[in-house]
Amino acid sequence: MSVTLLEVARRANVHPSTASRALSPVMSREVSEATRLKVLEAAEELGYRPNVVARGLRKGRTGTIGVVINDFQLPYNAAVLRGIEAVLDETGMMPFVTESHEDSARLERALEHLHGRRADAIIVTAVRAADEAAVVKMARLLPIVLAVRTLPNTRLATVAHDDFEGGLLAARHLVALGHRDIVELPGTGDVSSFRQRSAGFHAGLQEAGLEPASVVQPVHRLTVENGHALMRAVLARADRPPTAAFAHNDVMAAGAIDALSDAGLSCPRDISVVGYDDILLADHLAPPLTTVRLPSFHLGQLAAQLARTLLDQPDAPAPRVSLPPELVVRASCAPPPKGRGSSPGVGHGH
Amino acid sequence: MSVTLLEVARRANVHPSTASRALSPVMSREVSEATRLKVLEAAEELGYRPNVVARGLRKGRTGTIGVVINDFQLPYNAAVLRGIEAVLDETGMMPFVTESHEDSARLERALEHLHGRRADAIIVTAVRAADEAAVVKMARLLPIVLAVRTLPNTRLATVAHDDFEGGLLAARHLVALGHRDIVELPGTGDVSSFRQRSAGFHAGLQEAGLEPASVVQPVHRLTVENGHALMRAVLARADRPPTAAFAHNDVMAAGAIDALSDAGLSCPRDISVVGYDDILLADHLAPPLTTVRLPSFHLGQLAAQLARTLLDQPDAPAPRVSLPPELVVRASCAPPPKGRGSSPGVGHGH
DNA sequence: TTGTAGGCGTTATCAA
DNA sequence: TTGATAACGCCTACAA
Repeated sequence: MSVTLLEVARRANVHPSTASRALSPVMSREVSEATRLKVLEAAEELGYRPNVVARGLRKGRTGTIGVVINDFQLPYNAAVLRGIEAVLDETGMMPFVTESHEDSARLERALEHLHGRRADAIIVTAVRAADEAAVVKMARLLPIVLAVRTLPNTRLATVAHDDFEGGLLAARHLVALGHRDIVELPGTGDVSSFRQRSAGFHAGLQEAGLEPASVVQPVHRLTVENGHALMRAVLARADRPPTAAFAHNDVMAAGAIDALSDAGLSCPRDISVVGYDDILLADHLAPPLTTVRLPSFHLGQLAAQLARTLLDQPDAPAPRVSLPPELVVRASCAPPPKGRGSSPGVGHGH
Repeated sequence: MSVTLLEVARRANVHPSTASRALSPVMSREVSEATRLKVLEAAEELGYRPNVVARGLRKGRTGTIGVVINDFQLPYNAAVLRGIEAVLDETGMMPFVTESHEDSARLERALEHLHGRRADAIIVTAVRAADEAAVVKMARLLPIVLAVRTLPNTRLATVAHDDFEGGLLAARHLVALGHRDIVELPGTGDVSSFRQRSAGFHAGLQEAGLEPASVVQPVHRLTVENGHALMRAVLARADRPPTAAFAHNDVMAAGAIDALSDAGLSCPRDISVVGYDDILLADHLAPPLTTVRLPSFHLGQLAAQLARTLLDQPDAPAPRVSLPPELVVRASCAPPPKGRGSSPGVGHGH
């Protein structure tokens, strides 16, 4: 098996506890320089790697942060994870990542799993309203940080961004281009971000005295397929199609644009589309996607920093951090076809 | 702190070892039904979660598989991870994922980190030739499975796919369309997959009596930016531009297509582009990308299964699994402009 | 069927 | 400055 501290101690002719001290950055000050070097040399020669599992058992800290994400496949999650990793790296900690697949039972299992492995804290980016009880319960056992999605009724530490503002930006952009028949391709309201995006979007329409051109059933999973299906439903239902659409994420927007092609329509000529997230390659889609940028990497960083803080101050008040969204204008939005909108920039009357 | 087995035992009025047996699926047969139920009930009431860290220390197994990937951001890695997770889930194991960022020092640290945390086995998808010594050394300490990328000179367990065949498919496709001036936008040869893709590509050209139209410096990281830079270099250098390009991954292909637009050229009208991987949204790029599909999810599954097998049979011979690639034809390839190629399908003479 | 005892590798506390 | 000891929580021979 692997080299243990005992073997290092023997080779250096010291007691295991001395070896332990010599190898500990903080305790090594209590050890004579000579023996410290002896131990270090022995450890080096034997290729000693401390057993973090044993250490975790003894110290009650595993140096591990659990992370519950939705789905590795969703591009913005990758950026969140990188942010988390960037911060944890600095202190030799490691993330322990699990997927919940937008499923409450799986999320609960993930939490228990991470607790069972004695993660020091858990970052959850995939929470939905239905998970509140499970998350709050777990929060009594170890620090929990919500990232990206929030639970507004709780007092949990949270790192999110202003989804309301994001929805507002999207709506205003379309209104300013002259659109008056705008639909929303929404995610379900049990996710805080979608609820807020929706609220902001509606507020933006209302400012201009508009209502959604038609309403479709929100979807549970924001996939390419569902984006396609929602847009198909919009086109099938309305007497005449809308001139613009706001999709709750970029992947759905891609699906929606697909559905337009299938119907012989073109984006942005016939229908403009705004996405959300600004995923990698959003600028390489056909057409390059106008979208609201979710500062994923930064959110991940902040979440990890917060988790670390909570470790050392378990009773500190749990902060709520919010970052601003940003509209990224590309080619998927244009003024509406002739005769279908108000003149650009003048759509705000009642 | 958390509920321990001791507390469960006390509440059920049994000895801790009895409680342990009652809760163990395999040992619970040695326990009377009555006490078994008593213990289960006590555990349930207290919300007992076994401490996997302690268990790992005792059993020498942590139920954890380390995974070293390149970069969360690269879309195909997401699929590999999902495959791994899908398999590990069945047995309550968990992946422990780290990034190496195409950096040997980081990869070595990642391996040591995972070993220190006593992962039961490690799956490496990010290996490069320069990492051979570190990986082989680590393989003496715990089972290692190479996935996606291989180390041909070693006897390590491997789950890859046939990159040579993939490169061959790409070249043949372009040749069959009538192209004769074809360039490669390659990754560096220190990664087995890129080396093989390159070899297959050249073999495909050779079949048709062709040579690469021009040669660019392989890149270390296969990013959008590097794809853009390589294509720019190609356009700058050649007397006349090639009519087709084979990029070693989809992300680079996207960058290359960008560079074409910047130069006032169009894909596929002026230059056809073949990518590699078939990432999510590859079919939504502009234009939808013809590419060689890397069976990422399946590779992940097989790697995880292999890792599990190796756990139980540490001395079993290390197999090498290979999956076939598949060419996915979309819109980014077309016959060359008039006067620039052989007639389609007739380019095989010498 | 249940209890006893010992130890997995490490570190904190106490004594020398 | 170093050594001895105990304990973190769990599991498993072995004994009863």
